[in-house]
Amino acid sequence: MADFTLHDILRTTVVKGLDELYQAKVGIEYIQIGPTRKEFEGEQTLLVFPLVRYVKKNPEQLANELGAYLKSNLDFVEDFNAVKGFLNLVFSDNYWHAMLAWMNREPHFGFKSPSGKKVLIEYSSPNTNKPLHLGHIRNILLGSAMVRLLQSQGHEVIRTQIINDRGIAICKSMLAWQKWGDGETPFTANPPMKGDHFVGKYYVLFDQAFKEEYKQWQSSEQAQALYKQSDAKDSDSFFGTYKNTYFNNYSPLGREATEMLQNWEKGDLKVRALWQTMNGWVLEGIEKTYQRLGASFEKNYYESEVYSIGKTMVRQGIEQGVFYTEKDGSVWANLEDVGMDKKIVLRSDGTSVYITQDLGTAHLRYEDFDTQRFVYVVADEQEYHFKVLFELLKRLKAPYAAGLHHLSYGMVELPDGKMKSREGTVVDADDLMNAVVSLAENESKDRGELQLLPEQERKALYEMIGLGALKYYILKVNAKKKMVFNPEESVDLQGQTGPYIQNAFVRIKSLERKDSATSQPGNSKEYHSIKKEEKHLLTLLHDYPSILEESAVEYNPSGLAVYLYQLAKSFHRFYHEVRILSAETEEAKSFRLSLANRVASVLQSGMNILGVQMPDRM
RNA sequence: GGCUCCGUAGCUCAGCUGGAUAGAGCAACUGACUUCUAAUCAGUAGGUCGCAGGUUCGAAUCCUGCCGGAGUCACCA
Repeated sequence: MADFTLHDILRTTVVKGLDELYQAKVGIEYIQIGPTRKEFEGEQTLLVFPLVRYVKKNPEQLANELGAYLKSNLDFVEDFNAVKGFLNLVFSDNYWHAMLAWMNREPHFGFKSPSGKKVLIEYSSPNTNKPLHLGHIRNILLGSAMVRLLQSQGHEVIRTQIINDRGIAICKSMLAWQKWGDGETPFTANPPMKGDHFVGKYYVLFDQAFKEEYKQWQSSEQAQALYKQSDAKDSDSFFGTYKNTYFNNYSPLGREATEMLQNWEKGDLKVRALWQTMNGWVLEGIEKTYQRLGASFEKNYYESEVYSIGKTMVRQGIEQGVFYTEKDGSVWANLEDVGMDKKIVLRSDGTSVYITQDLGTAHLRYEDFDTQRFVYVVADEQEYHFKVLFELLKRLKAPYAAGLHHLSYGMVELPDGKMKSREGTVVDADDLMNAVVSLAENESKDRGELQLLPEQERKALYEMIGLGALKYYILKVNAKKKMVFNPEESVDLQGQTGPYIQNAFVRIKSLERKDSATSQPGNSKEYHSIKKEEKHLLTLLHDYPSILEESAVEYNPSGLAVYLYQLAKSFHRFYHEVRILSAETEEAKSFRLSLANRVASVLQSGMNILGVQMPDRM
């Protein structure tokens, strides 16, 4: 038993047993083994039902005979019991000692050696006209957790983001700043602001001014005439949907913003200079938010640099017959044969659309990093877009076409519905983080021990606890499902939360601090009355490598998050059930400390993958 | 309307490659701190797993239909 591929050993032995006992050739894939339910005695359970059709016996009889075979052929199977078609196996103490020793030997338990594979991941993808919000937080936490999960599987991971730094939105902020900013900067503002919030303020100012302008226009003769010509039910529904048309065709503010965008496209020096400055402010602010969330990137792609690429690919695609040209000059792909619609890839004026840009960026990344595998962390509202994108890349015979994956996550909603910037219900990322950290601080006030720490350490601790709560709250939900974000629950520190898991770790660290002062350790292998709680912990620890693998393969950090909670919960119970430092014997104490140390190590390793830091005390 | 996803306890979520009596947390109620950190633990209560069929020894899990919700189907990004 060099490594603990427990299930493999059991399954091959069952296959051998079926052959020896009954001359039945059964494929190993039919052997099902899982953890034993806690009501029954045993650690692992073999399901006998699927086997009865190969061996003409009733399930219970077969279970008993297989149990006897396993007991005499595997030294670690100490006993068994059969209930209906369930064969419960009891393992010997030697087994548990060997398992603990094995885990102690592994320096990077759960992590795989280098795979030689490269994966590129894109996440976050902010706009430069306003600060990050709750939706970005989910994206960033998922993305950065996936980075570390993929690394745990031995892959080299390249972290990228595409920064949406051009377009009408940033022009709105720029225009508002020009009109009403009076030369103010994030640093001269009173009080000074983070750059992203500063620019966001002007975006909001623009929107307010535009709304006001639109409202006044609605009572004009021109507006009323347009309304009467339409077949809208009432003026509210008409003007509700007419806003964009108004912006493009009638609004003075809209015209100014559009002109600014055109000047930007032409490369007007003054516009470009302002754009550089304001983008710089935003990106500096966003960078601070990233640091707090534990995200970083080694390569940024700027939309302003890539928005027009992809055209070459389209031209080649036309030659390959992937795309066709319409009479007006626009270029399309017809995907109707695979159940999708026709998709435009070049406008009639020859300019790129969103998907053309993505075609180009994919190719650019391939050239930059020579990687075959791309992961896009983008909300599920863009599922169709990525289906189309991947289909197009496949048709263009991109060498990386088979390695594309859209990590599609559900939108974040608030208990009373969606976040709408128009209604001011957007939850700002920085505000949210500040709120959870100050709540952690309040909750910590009563804890006398912490008040003795230097102020700086206390602050760091509140940060770990508050952000730990927030990050875990978001990551414990299955990525692909939409989630309801309840601000009150997100700052809970009890129950299935980040701090609960941190607390298990803290307890272990405290034990270790207290122990280091005392006697030399007993021989843990001489401990011979291993308890149910201890076996449960060992079984959970044993699962860690496969949990990491599964979470990585399924692009689902919540699998890991839920597992870590179970491990912490199991430890808390163990902690209450048995004495550790004052154990019955030195052997028991040594065993338990060693076990606790493994638990701490896995908790820390797993939580770090989720981007949560673990404090030594709390 | 087409396609995709979702529907599990009052709320938020696990479980879904079919397996034993469907699990947690929050909220409610009861109990455990002179004890290794009570940000903890033990317990009570709470369920037609949206509905109806089907496949199977066995279905929350697979298939079909229906009901309810979300997303998407732009010369927006």
